[in-house]
Amino acid sequence: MEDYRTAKLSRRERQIMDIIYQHGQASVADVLENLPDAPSYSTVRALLRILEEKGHLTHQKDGPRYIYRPTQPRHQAGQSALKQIVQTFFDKSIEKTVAALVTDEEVSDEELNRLSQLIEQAKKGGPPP
Amino acid sequence: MEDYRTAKLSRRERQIMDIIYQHGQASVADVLENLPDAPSYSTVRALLRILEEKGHLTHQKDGPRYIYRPTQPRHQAGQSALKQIVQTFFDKSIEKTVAALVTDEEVSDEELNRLSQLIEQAKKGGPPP
DNA sequence: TTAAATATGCTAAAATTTTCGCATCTCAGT
DNA sequence: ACTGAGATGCGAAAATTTTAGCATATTTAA
Repeated sequence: MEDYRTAKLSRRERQIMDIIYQHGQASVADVLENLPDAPSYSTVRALLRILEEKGHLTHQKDGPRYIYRPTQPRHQAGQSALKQIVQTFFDKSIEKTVAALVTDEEVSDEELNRLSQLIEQAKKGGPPP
Repeated sequence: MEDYRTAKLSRRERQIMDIIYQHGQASVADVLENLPDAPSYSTVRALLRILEEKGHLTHQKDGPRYIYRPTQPRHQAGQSALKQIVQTFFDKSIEKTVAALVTDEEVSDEELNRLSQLIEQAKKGGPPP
């Protein structure tokens, strides 16, 4: 499926998808709590319904309430979203992107070490002859 | 300024901002060419006008036509956008994010080396006693 | 088992977004 | 200077998004 951030989603719809991806899943109340300039309960339900109709969400019953989950797996959606950012702001360069990641944020030494390991692993696993 | 992807921008407005950030600057025609499901010339101009009113863009004359640029610097907008993705899809973990970057894409050995260097540099420059 | 609390289903109005057309201005070449 | 090509300014209709209210169902606690 297409990246939902590129897809034809409205502002509210996207906000809701973000919340649900961040939490993994969410009830109406969860969404409401996290939505900026939160509208009414009814409104959130309407949006969730629409997102479900469009195929971006599914729900299942959890006791008395509905729990919504994304249809597209989180890691996959993350890949797409990341790719888009890399393309838009970092000239499609992974290097520039990583540079931005380790520059701006306060990254601990420990974390930097883990990153080194990560790169090393990629080197080994990466280019097959 | 707030991340324009979080800000109250409509779908079209965001698409246009993305295009302009990707290109650094753009004329109406440039935007039109890159806009998915491109509407009319008039429409694009209207959107650009709105984005300028909202303070996200400025324009300057370049011969007969207007050239639009973002008011927020690219690197800054990139940081914000990236941060949002990290938060939404990668549990705020830079490590997980980098993992996604080097995993999915086909990253050359050369690039991986440059990434290693990058990390090393961050180690040195990072935590001052 | 009844009642209060909490959910959902559905419908429709309000607000915003998206779109385009027409009038006017500017540039380039003749 | 004149004219055709191509840009902009403005305003307003069409379409979509956003919102909320009312009716109904379900759950939980007394």
